[in-house]
Amino acid sequence: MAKGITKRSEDYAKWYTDVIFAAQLADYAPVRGCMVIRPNGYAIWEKMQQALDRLFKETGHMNAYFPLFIPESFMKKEAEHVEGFAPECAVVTHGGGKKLEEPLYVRPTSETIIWSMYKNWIQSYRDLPILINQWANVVRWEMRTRLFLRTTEFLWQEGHTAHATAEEAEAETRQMLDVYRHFAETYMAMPVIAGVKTEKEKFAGAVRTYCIEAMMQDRRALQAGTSHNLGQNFAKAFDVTYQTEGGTREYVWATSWGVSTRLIGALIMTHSDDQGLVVPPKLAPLQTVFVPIWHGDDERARSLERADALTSDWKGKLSFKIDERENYRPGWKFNEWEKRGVPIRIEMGPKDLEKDVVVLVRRDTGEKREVPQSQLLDVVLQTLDAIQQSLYDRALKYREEYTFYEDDYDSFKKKIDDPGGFFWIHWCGDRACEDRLQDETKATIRAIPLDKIEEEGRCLLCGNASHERVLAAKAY
RNA sequence: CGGGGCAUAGCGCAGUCCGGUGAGCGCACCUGCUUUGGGAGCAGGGGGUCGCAGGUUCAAAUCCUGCUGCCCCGACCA
Repeated sequence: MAKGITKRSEDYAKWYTDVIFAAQLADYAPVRGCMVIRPNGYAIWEKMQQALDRLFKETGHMNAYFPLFIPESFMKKEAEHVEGFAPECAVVTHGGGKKLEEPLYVRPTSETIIWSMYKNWIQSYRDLPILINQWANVVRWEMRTRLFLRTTEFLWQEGHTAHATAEEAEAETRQMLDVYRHFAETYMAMPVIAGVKTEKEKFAGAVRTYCIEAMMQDRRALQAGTSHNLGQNFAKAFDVTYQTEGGTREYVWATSWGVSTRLIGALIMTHSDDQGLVVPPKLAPLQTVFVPIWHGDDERARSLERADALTSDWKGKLSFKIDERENYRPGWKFNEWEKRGVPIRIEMGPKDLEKDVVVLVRRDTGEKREVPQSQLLDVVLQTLDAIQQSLYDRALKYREEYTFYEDDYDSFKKKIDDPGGFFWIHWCGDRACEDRLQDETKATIRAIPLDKIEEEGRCLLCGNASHERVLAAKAY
């Protein structure tokens, strides 16, 4: 079974790419570090986009589009920002056969070009807030790439908002983090820890970075989304001020937030198994596949006719497909749809036709059950909900099983390698201890949780006083 | 950028050490027949500038020189 997919227990990294190829989500492109997102993979991204886009609009945002190219001088206006991003940027030096007067950076993120425009759009407190989102591609010249998790070019959305007050900007930052948390948990069935990044880990140019962190099946952490409170840093860099109700001039407060096609990698590594992809029903491009089984032409006609009749009122209620291909046998089809992660498979052969039943198979558990044809739609809809819930529960249980409270550094060093996982540790807040942790264990402080774990303790590294626990893990 | 590996049909590989037999094997693909409840069987068929550029030789996938690309492991990162 599952020919061509390496077992997770043998080689997790190999398993990950095997699943991607088996489900035809993506392919390597002829350009180093770049990937082609194939229709099966892009369909998942589209489902994610639909859900997120709706959530953004419900919270008052509108979509817009800004240029791919950013003048070098813009990149250099915010000191931390340029330091963080310039080394990993692609730069265009020639156009139309001529050397450009000023090099153009291919956007690694759009704060600078967007704030150069906000400067023109904002004069008065009446112009605020500006709540814009952009769906775009960005380029970061990473040294090492992995399909979906880190590619030279990737797709994402980036929200960029402008506010009159610090409080409003902070509220927006937190609101969007919450949107991400909701999306991860409800749609991706992926439990996450929401928290604040340390100074070392925060976004280049931000005052504060919030994030959601998820545990993958190899017990490493994956940052699944970020929301930044940018303070007045970009407003100052681009001289964006507004006139208050009282007539004074103030710098504008900013936020930015984003999730990327990395979420597809997160989805794979949260739910999929040694048989291939597993997609939660809410993000599955195809939720149910119907595989009629027949011997001979008469039976084939009868089978297909019944399948059509049974699904006649399904349109608009769920996405489904009747696999009527003649050139593949049922076993081949079962395997094919399993690899592709379709949540429910319905088998209906001559024996079932006689009894007016079908066999319904769950992708997540492999469980098979006979279902009377008269109840099929109800059972399918219920089962889709049950799968969605059960995937979340399973992922949460797994995370909890590998989440530890750890106060002994030697013990930590052992456990971070085997079995690995999430570690709630005490940390004094000092950068030196954070650096040492990473140097000595490869683990990093992923987040200071929003659901605070307040208790007195001693820093795992230096032994100084600590008042709350932080999340440490090895990360992607 | 450091370390390792690979480049021969769409994919995965053998052949290279030791130059010479008609460039082969599995999967995939095409045609036909039989099949169809967990990756079907038989028969026939198509598909290759052996990564690129030089060199040695009567003769190069194979030997020599140079180049290029990709993958994996580390440091950087969504």
